[in-house]
Amino acid sequence: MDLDALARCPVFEGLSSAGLERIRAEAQRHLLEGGEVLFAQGDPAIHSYVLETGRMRLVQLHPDGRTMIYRILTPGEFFGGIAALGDETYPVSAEAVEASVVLGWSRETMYRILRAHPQVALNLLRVQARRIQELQERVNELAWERVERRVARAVLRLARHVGRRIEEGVLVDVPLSREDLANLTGTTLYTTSRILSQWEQRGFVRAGRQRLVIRAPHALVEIAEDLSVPERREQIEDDP
Amino acid sequence: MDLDALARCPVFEGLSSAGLERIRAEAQRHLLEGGEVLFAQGDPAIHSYVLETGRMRLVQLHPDGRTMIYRILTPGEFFGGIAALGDETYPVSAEAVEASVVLGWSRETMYRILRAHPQVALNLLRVQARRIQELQERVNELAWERVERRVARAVLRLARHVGRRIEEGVLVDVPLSREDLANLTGTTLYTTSRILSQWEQRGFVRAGRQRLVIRAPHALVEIAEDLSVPERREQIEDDP
DNA sequence: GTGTGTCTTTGACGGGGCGCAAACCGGTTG
DNA sequence: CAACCGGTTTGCGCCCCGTCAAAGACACAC
Repeated sequence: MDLDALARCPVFEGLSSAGLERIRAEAQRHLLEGGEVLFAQGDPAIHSYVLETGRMRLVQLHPDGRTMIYRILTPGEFFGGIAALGDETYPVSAEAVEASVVLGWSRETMYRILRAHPQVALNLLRVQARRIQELQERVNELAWERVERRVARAVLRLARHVGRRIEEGVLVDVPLSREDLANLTGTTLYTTSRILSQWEQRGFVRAGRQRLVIRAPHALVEIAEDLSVPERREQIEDDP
Repeated sequence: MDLDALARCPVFEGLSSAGLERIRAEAQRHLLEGGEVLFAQGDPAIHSYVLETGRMRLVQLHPDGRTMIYRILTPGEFFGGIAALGDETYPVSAEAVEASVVLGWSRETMYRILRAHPQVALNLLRVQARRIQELQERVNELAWERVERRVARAVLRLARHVGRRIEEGVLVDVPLSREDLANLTGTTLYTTSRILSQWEQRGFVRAGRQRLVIRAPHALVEIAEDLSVPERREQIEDDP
């Protein structure tokens, strides 16, 4: 946790510590308070960032007022660069959910780094590839899966990403309202509230105000994946 | 159309023709018949490809038998490389919808090319960035938009991508069943059939068997974007 | 303590769109 | 010509889940 965020960032993996230091020296450090917006959707995409400390989120606003949460960022994560190296405006907004510190590089600096360290370009390609796969998975979910399963998946992802073990189970260590959960899964706060109530009744989670503890991860996994498979029998009869 | 597919591919933009030729020389050429599968989801991702002639599609299968069509490929498009450079298996399958020719490079060759031509790596980053944005747009649509609008969007994208002007309007120049359209938009063939029938009645399109002609693009745009905006009035009253 | 605002819960209602079934093409094969 | 097969259309019923309304719970300020 106290490790250097830059060194942990997969984008800068494989660099000598000297190279890393040079890159760090070129960065601008920004301090953000909780709720502050680092860049807004539609802004000219000039900077790439790495989150050093804190928690941020990337959100996209839909014309009709809906919001989609794309990623929740933890220290060491690279963001903004996808737009900064490609198109000319950010497709998402980046906001701090708590006091945070980011390192930023201008587009020109970033290009210079990429040319000086081909390894960084390859790393970035790999990181982007991973992100594309995640997005494809999400598209698939949204297209074909029921809400409860999508919510279960989102919660499990959160647990993996920002989960923290406590006596009671795994705490999702980021403030997370019902609406946030809805905006992660493409549903409404009413539906997520209902789902969480139900899960709580069954003892799978403990849900408080902006707070979520997973007590029975296996139960959620069972909802998230299709582990019932009751109608295999017929096929056995059909086969021979 | 008869231009060299490799030269048109954004990934290899900015290379000298000598460099291009060297890259072409390292490629393996594959001939595919319609319906043939070049690689299947889950296969170890070894090769990157550029489509030279024909039409292909990238599809992803969902455990419960549903299918999602991710992209329809036209000559000059790069594919497979995102997985080949990142993770170790393809997340999608690539199948030819008609007789096609592809150029392929092994992972090692591709890495060699990337190192020899840093420009290619930058190009690839840009291409991936674009793809990420497209996927984000799609996630947003699936999360918040009604089926008819999603279908309208998909059709307009197809028109832009593989549209061909004919006397009657714009022909979507790829065999496209109702089910395909459903698998592009996350709905069912029944619903897409109903929507197309309705559009046909209103004179927006002419839909045949695996065939679609757009006669009134503006009408579809009106469905795809929200151009009604009837309740602005209130806000004017509220403002002062 | 009381008040206030935000987040959450729950009920009631309605509709969009999915699922199934069955009929209907239109092109291909024999 | 008839038979067939894959794609398409259409009706019908149902149910998930979005929407609205209202009350409840919790945190914080004063």
